Amino acid sequence: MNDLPEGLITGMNEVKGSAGLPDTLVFRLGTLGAVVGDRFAGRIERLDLKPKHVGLLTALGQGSFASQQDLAGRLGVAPSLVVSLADHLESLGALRRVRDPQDRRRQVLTLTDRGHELLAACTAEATTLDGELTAHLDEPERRALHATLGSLATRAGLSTA
Amino acid sequence: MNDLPEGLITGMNEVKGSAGLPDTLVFRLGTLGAVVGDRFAGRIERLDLKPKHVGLLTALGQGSFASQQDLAGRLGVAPSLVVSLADHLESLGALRRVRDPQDRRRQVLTLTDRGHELLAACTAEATTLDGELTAHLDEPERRALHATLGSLATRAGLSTA
DNA sequence: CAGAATCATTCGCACTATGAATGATTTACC
DNA sequence: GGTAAATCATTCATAGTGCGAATGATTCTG
Repeated sequence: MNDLPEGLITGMNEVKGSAGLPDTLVFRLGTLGAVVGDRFAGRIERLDLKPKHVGLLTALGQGSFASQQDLAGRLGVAPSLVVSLADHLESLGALRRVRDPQDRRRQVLTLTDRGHELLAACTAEATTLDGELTAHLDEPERRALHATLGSLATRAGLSTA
Repeated sequence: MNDLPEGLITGMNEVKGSAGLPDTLVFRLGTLGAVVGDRFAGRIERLDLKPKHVGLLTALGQGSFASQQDLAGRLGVAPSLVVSLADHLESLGALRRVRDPQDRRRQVLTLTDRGHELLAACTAEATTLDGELTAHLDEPERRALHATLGSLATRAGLSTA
C-alpha cells in the first residue's frame, strides 16, 4: 500500500510521476462508455428501447441461441431479466416466442421483420453517433481504433466472434 | 462508410451489407466500458469504494471546485448524489467538509492524506487492469489507443484537463 | 431591509436487476 | 418403465441506485 514513490501524488494540476487515474485505460473506457451509452440511450428512446433491449436484439440478430439462459449468460445478466426484456420486445412486435418442439421447456426467441427493422434503426443511430464522435479523426486513426477496441473486446471476454 | 473490405465483418456466421451494430464504436465502447467498469468495481470493493466514489476522489484530486454543485455537474450526477458519496468518503476518513468562510452556504471538500492514499490505491488497481487488458498490444498500439481515446473524451465533453 | 436566489441536505419515489420460489418438462438411473 | 434429479421459463419479493421535489440556512439584489 505504501510502496509508492513519494512525490508521486502532486495535488492540483501538475504533471504526475506515473500515470494518474484519469489517464488509465480503465478510467477512460469506463467514463467514455457511460457517456456514450447514455447518449445512445437518448436516441433510441423514441423507439421505446433501452440499451439492454438493443443488446438482446443484437444477440438474436447474430445467431440462434439454444436457451434464454444461454442468452442471459451472453448478455451478462440474470435469466429473469431476459424474460422481462423479451416481454417488452414481444409487446413491440420485435420478436416471437415459440416452444422448441425438441425440448418443450425451451422458448425459442426469433426476430420478426419488425425486430430487424428496429435493429437496423438502432444501428443507424449508432453509426450516426460514431460519425459525430470520430469526425475529427482521419481514416487510419478510425481503423486503428476500431481494430484495437475489437481485440480488447475479445480479450475481455466479449465474444463477438 | 461502406468502404470496408468485405470479409472484415464476419459476425457469428453472417456478413452484413454495411456495418452491424456490434461493429460500431458506440456498441464497443458501451460494452467494453461496462465490463471493464464492473471488473474495476470488483477490485476496489475491498477498499469499500465504488466507481462513483472514485470519480469524486479523482475530481477532488485534480483541483478545487467551488461548490458541490459544480462537482455534480462535473461528474454528471445529481447534487443530492454528491452528498451521499461525500458522506461515505467522509466516513472513511478520505475527505473533510469545511464551511467556506467566504460563503458559508458552501461546503469545501478536501482530500485528506487517507484520501490520497485511497486514490493512489485505486490508480494502482486501474494500472494493473490496464496491463492485463493490453498485454497483447505492442507499445505503439497502446500509445495510439491512449491518444485516440483521450481525444474522444475531450470531444465527448469529458474535460480531463 | 425585505424578497429572490443559491447552497447543502433530507426524503420519498421510480427504476433496474437480482436471487429465491414455482410449475412444467426432460434426463438419468435403477 | 418409473421415479428422482436436473433444467427450463416465469413470477415474486427485495435490495440498490439515482433523481427530483421539499427544507433550512445563507447570500445577493434592489
